[in-house]
Amino acid sequence: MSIRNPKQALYEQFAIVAKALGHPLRLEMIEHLAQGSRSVEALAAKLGQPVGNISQHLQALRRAGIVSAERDGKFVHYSLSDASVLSAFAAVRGVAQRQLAEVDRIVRGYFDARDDMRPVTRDELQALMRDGLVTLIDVRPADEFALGHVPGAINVPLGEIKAWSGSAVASREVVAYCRGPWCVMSFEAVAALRSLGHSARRLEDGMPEWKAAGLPVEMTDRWR
Amino acid sequence: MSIRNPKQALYEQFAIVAKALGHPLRLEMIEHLAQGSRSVEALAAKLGQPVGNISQHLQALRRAGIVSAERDGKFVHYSLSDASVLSAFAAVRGVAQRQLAEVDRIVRGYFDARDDMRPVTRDELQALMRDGLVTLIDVRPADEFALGHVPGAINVPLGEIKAWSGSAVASREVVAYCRGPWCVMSFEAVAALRSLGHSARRLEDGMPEWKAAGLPVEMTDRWR
DNA sequence: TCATCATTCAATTATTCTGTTGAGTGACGA
DNA sequence: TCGTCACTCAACAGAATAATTGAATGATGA
Repeated sequence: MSIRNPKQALYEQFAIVAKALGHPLRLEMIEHLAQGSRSVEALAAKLGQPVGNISQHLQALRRAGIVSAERDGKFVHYSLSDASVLSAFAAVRGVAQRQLAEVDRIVRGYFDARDDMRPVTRDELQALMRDGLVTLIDVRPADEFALGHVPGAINVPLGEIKAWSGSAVASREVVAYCRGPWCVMSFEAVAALRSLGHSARRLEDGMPEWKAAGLPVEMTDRWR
Repeated sequence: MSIRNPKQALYEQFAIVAKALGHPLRLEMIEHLAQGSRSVEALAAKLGQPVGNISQHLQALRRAGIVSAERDGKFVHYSLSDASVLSAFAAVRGVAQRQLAEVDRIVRGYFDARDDMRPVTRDELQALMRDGLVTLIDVRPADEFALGHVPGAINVPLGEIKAWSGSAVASREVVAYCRGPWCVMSFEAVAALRSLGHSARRLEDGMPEWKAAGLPVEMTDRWR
């Protein structure tokens, strides 16, 4: 092994963190863990991956200090170590969004840009909710909703959008949110609602950002 | 190639950016480019690396949208694409700093923590400079100083610290800064000055952060 | 104590990344 | 026009990373 000066040693440490963020699956894992703690098995099920593979990637994230493990009987629950992980993820997303044309292309290809896709900001949402002007729906699966959601939000998982929209007042605007600013579920929810004749917009980002902003969170369960 | 849904495609784009940050040499390149534009050759010389290797890494950074190239005659000058790159780097450093014990160990091993290593903030420095209470030295090489420095700073490259300290007033506190919050040169400068009987502290971060904060910058040259 | 379950570890193969070398390109000046 | 210079590209060997498999480990409960 070559002799390393402290400068190189520091860069190596920083690179460990960045390298751990440098895999699509690990980023997806981080986005899920940002919703709340998960066991290895639960995370594997969410991502449709073999448990062994997820365990491997969790070790990589743990070595980089990105996630922490906590044993609870037979289960090991993983969670993000620190809110700084979310800002690092957000910063990486920011670079990609500004500099990689491909990101723009994907979003536009997925959600027709000619529609008004201007998202609702958190401040706007709070005002609209206070005045009772909108219906807020959380389109994540029920288990994630249970781990924490925006007060006043109704849980309408993506598959239930159509059924729910029948019972909703069509004239009232709907705001949808999910896991984060690029989570596709809220894009899909807005597209579905619009095709069903509703007025709908996305919240600019998701639950983890809401929580990180220090806003109130309603919770049902701790695990799972 | 497997069919990718938009979610996976987005994660892949984000991973491209993070992966590009995931190599010590590329991080060092980013820190140098944050001081100002550089030709491939100049950057290679700074890092003591073969030109071919640096060119390769620059391509990787360019594919990730982190740096941009601008041809100028025979030379190609590279620079950071966007200020968001610096925040991504800072966010990654933040995670490493909070979560990796090794980072703390390196800093402590390098610079005895029993000394007062509390850094000077930018605001503090501005007040101290306004009142004429401290001498501010920029310990980067002369070429980097020329590309932009804090108004009122004196350029004292690391090798010239000892000679300079003889001519400086020993009773006056010295504040040193260099390339960024973890740039070792200012640590070394402070250590050297203290061993020579001066009172010295580091600025909490370096030139790129000063500039990013919108504070005034003095400049001599554009290139090189 | 044993069987079971959740997770980790070790070993394997396929893939990707690194650094190096040398050839190729584009711009400049003699 | 030719040689030189700065840089890029292609190709290669060696190293690291990824996903898979099956065997260990550690906790639980019968």
